[in-house]
Amino acid sequence: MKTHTHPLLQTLNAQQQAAVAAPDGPALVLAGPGSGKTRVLTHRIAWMLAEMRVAPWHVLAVTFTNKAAREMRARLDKMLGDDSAKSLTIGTFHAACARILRREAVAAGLSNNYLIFDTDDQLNVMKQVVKDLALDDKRYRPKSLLNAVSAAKNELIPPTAYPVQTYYDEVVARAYARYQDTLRKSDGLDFDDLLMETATLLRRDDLVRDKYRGRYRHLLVDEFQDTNMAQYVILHLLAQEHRSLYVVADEDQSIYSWRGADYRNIQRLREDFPEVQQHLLEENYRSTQVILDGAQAVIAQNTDRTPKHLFTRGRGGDRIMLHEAYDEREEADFVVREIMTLARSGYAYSDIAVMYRTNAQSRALEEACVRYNVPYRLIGATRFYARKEIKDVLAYLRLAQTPDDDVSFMRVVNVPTRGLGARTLAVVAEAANALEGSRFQGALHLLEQGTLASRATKALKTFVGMVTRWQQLRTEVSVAQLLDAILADTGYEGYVRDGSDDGESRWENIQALRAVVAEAPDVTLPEFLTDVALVADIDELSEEVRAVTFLTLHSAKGLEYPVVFLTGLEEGLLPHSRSMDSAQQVAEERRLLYVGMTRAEKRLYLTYAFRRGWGQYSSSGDPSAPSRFLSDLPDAVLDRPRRAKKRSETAGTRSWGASWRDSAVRTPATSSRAHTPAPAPQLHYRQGQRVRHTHYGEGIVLESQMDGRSEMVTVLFTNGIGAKRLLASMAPMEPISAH
DNA sequence: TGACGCAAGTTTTTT
DNA sequence: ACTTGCGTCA
Repeated sequence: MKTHTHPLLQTLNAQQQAAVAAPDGPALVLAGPGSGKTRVLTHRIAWMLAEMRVAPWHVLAVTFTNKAAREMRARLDKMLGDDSAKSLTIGTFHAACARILRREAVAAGLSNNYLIFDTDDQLNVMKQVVKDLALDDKRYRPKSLLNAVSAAKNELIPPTAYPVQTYYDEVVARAYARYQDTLRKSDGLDFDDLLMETATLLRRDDLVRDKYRGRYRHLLVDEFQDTNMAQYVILHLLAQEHRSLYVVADEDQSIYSWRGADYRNIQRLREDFPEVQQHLLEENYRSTQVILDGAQAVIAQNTDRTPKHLFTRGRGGDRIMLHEAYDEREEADFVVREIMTLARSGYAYSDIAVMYRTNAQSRALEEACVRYNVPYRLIGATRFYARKEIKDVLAYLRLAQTPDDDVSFMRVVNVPTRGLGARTLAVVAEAANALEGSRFQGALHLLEQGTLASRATKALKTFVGMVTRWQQLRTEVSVAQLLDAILADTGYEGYVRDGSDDGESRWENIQALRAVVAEAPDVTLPEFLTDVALVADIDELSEEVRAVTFLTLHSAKGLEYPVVFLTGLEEGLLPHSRSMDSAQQVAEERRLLYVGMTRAEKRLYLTYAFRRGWGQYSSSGDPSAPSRFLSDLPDAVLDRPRRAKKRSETAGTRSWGASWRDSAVRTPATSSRAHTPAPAPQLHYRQGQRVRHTHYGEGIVLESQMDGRSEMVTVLFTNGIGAKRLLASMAPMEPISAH
């Protein structure tokens, strides 16, 4: 039997084989967590090339992140052995659409050098719109207007068709129209536009549609449950003829409905492609039986899902550790101490991940890591391309390409300060409005007229002159050289490097950007700007770090770790208080927990705190109840070290919620003292004290304790250096505050 | 133009 | 509680 198995299928289980070797035509692969869906996807592509005689350039595979795309391409590269992987189109929806629009700019009614506006730019545009329309920015907050606009775009609703039921809708419709206008005047598209414009183009233009149907005859989609309406329409339009649409989905991992993802697309697919072949992947290769049982127990409570029978060969396993902490500090303490124990027993720090619902929760964990000297890395904190200095430099580059980009113009027209204050800029804006043109055009006009005050004229001339020069330069030199010219012209280096360490690190960031540019000497400016906009992070792939990973439940999707800690399992946090209004939202919160639990391979910890310092943004005292989801976990999979195992009442939130009050042993005071021993009198430094170090600058003492006969002090330096453990008697450091 | 003080907003995130 | 953004004042 086995001897007849095709080499490509040999390492796969029966369900995977069936999915990989499925006949041509629409296919829906419903894959549980850890069931090898990425493997199936890559093997399917290899299968199509080898067995179905599909040419690689007819294949389009879409993923949701660049990282996923990169990984898929790398795997295929290895698997195929030749360079046919190079001819495959693998990328995010947005990247694929950006390429199509660039190529079909004329048909789409766009410029082929359009800029992509990120969230930050969008907000700037919308703020301007609110001002232009003289709206009250309290009642109509730019952010919520943008949400409405984004939702409309996801549903392919143009401004003219925006449904108006209430007065608020009416305002949204006006803001939407104006926003779109403003955006296009700057030759910009936002992320949603990339999808919407592509969908409408394919829908409207038969020629273009046929062209891409012919080009991308075989479509594959990862994380299909996260597609939105616009994405579905694109797929539908492209796949209608050849009907080779292969999608992988897991309804139970749908956690992005708040940004337009619609898992009902699975149902739509079944309706639009009634001949669709369905495959299940139910064998889990990741987790132990216990972890899988726990996760299943949680997700089973959701209705409106296809029940799956997930199983694993890994029998048994350690029970899921449940820990009730007194507060967030003690929770973090528990987690980090446990991590140290695990590290001593042979786990690498990189085997361990700590997950939470909100980013704010990372703080206590970081502090604990610093206290115990445990290395960690934080995922998704500040993104490289969102940094001020990077956005500034990118704004110059954008102006070199598109001087009419008002957002970039306003961003850097007076950076570094060159005497162009609010007054002058108001005149420029006025001139632009009169011309019905951009700020840049307005500025040009003013300079021609010579009506400005001489000081303002001089400053404006300098700026306009620079931009004009760059505009010329960009056609002659590489992006790297252009960047150098910009930095020299603006004196940006002197502006950022103000002598502070913060300034140094900002300059380093610019150097990093410079390095990225220099690495690809053939990339043109429009290409570079597109890449930058579509890539979240410069060092997305700094993996293999010897550190514990901290990340939100959302960013954990698709990852796996031998050990996982899920923290803050409390009512109000998970489910989040902002998601408790509707059953649908609570169901999504439950899926979030499910995603988190199923990231774990060997050991899973669930923790919650009796009270959380910043409670409901208000007073620091309200006790929090354990998450309702915890009561769905059967006792058989749980290990509760701090609590008696017997529970007479039926399992439920209530009975656990009272535990701290029941025992009444630990008052807040005793508890916190237990973790911060009163400093012994001979210590030179105290927790919370501000200090100045001759090399590292200013910082704050996180901990100071006697280690043998010497005082070890842990200081968190404020200027990006991070935490250091220092020997008090040796360090060139002084207290600068008394307490 | 820069520093300071007050108010308001705090889920999740890719592209 | 805490950050962040905006407006005012010097």
